[in-house]
Amino acid sequence: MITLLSIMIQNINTTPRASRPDLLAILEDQGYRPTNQRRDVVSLLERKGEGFTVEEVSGELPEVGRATVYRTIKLLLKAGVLCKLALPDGAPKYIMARAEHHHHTVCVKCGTVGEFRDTTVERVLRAVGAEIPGEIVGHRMELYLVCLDCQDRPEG
Amino acid sequence: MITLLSIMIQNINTTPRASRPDLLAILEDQGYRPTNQRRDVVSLLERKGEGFTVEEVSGELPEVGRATVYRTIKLLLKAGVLCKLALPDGAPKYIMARAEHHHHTVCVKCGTVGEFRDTTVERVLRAVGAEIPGEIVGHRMELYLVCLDCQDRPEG
DNA sequence: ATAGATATTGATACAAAGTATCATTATGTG
DNA sequence: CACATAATGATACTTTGTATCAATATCTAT
Repeated sequence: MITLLSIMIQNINTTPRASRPDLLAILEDQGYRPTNQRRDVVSLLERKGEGFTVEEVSGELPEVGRATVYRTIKLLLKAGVLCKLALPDGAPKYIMARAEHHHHTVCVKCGTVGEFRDTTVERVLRAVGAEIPGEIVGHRMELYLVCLDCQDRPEG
Repeated sequence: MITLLSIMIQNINTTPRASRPDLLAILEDQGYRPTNQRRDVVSLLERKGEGFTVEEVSGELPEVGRATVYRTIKLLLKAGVLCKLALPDGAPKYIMARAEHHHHTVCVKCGTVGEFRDTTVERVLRAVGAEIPGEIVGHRMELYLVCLDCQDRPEG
């Protein structure tokens, strides 16, 4: 009954990507000026392996104004080098994007973000999109789970 | 944390029910008292065909306190008779749940919410979940599109 | 029906995640 | 260097809720 071919999952719950992009260069390519504040923000993000919130980043960069941190992260989102995802209650979380199209897992206990890629998911999304009136312009998908660490450490 | 988990699980396993649900009775079955305020809120929601925001509902019910509207909608979410979904920017929107497990489409121009159901999506999600370390407890998925009406009425 | 227990309400304050304003400062260009 | 423009930061404001808590409504047992 279940005839799933080519399930392919990569880098589950692993974060370090081989080649980090030069985020500041990406911003410059889009015509934005390389300011010290942007340097500070992207430098911090480039070292972040895990998901993060803007307030967290802002707290770690007291020398950069809160609004500027939000602004810089918004630019990176638009540039597609950051992903914004949502916890079950809708609380936002950010993580560096990978090159390939992928989706995220979020542990509902500890908030750790992982990623997975499944070509079948993409094919199904395209197939469903073809059945639906209107032009699909995007989608959102997150899997919520209890990670192995949190299973080992029951009851919080 | 625990509350989040509860909301989410209810959203996943939407309870099948009659086409015209008596929301107040559902709340009573769960041990909640049938107050006039709850009557007002569910009565309004039962007449809502489209997606809505809580502030919108609250605005239409000036005789019910804002906090109570939020509280009632939260109860309905937990009961699984409402779905909470997110626009591309994360802005929340609510809509009455259908009996079957389904997902939503949102027009990025006019905000109109639609729904679709595709068993392949469910199978893929289960299959992917089986490959991922940790116990899947829920997911979120929304398709963003430009609806036919908004395509006909290009650029505003 | 009444008393007492418990649930619910509403006003208010507060919180989290941003955005708008705008005077000041930094950056790029000729 | 001068000037135009972009960016910043402080602040206020917005949205989407949640926490508090005294007052009120509802339920239960007599």
